[in-house]
Amino acid sequence: MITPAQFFKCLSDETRFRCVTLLQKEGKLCVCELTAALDLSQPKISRHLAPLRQCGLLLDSREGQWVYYQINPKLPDWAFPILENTVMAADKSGQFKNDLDRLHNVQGKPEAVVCS
Amino acid sequence: MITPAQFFKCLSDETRFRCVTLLQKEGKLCVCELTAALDLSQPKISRHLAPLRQCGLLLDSREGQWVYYQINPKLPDWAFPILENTVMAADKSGQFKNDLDRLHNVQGKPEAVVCS
DNA sequence: GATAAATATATGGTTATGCATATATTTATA
DNA sequence: TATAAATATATGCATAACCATATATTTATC
Repeated sequence: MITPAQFFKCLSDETRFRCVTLLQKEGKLCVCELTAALDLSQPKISRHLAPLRQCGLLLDSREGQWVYYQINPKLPDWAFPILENTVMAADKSGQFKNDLDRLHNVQGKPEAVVCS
Repeated sequence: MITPAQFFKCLSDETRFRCVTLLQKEGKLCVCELTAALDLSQPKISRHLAPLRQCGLLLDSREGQWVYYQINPKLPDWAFPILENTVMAADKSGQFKNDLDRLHNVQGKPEAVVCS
């Protein structure tokens, strides 16, 4: 079971913070969507997703050639209100806008030319 | 102004997490009270308080030979609900009990034999 | 074979920690 | 009141562990 300090460590890196808040807001995204939204290299995104998955903060599920990530719905109870406040924090601090814009511009889902 | 990721980094270390949650719960504590409550070395506590002070998460104020720390009341708005949820997280995850016990056992404030 | 994702490896940078020491303040004593 | 001792806190330095990142490569799926 994840401890609060471990949980906060997940959010303590800019890249991981952006991934988690985007996932909290959007529900389910594949790696290539995250890569496009954050405008970062694929290995970098993958690297950061791995520990989030390993500590149980995120779940992954493969659909064909895509691997989707989402917030683990079985997190401890205390985690969810923090995640909700975190999304608000990201909104208020203006950290979301660009990521969401990039995400929605390439929208049409992976089927569109998101990941090339 | 502190960013969300910086803020979470402050809470990502066990020692800092315990300091911050204790301060959020108790209001104002001097270094020797924190040292007694967490049962850790004084330099270790001081070392962790320093970055919390420098990034503006904590305020310090000297009173005689004691230096008191408290949560900075001028944090950005988004920070406070997170701190409140954080205290609840600490409660639910059972991380508080021992620290509070030790704190209150030596209570009587620094004037008592807290720091020898 | 092309695309999506993960991993191996190397590297530079940060972080935590212990121990010793410095500084500030208070208390005790002559 | 000057001096010495004790207490509270902060910091310099050394070391070890960890972390973020880049590039190259591998694995999986279609």
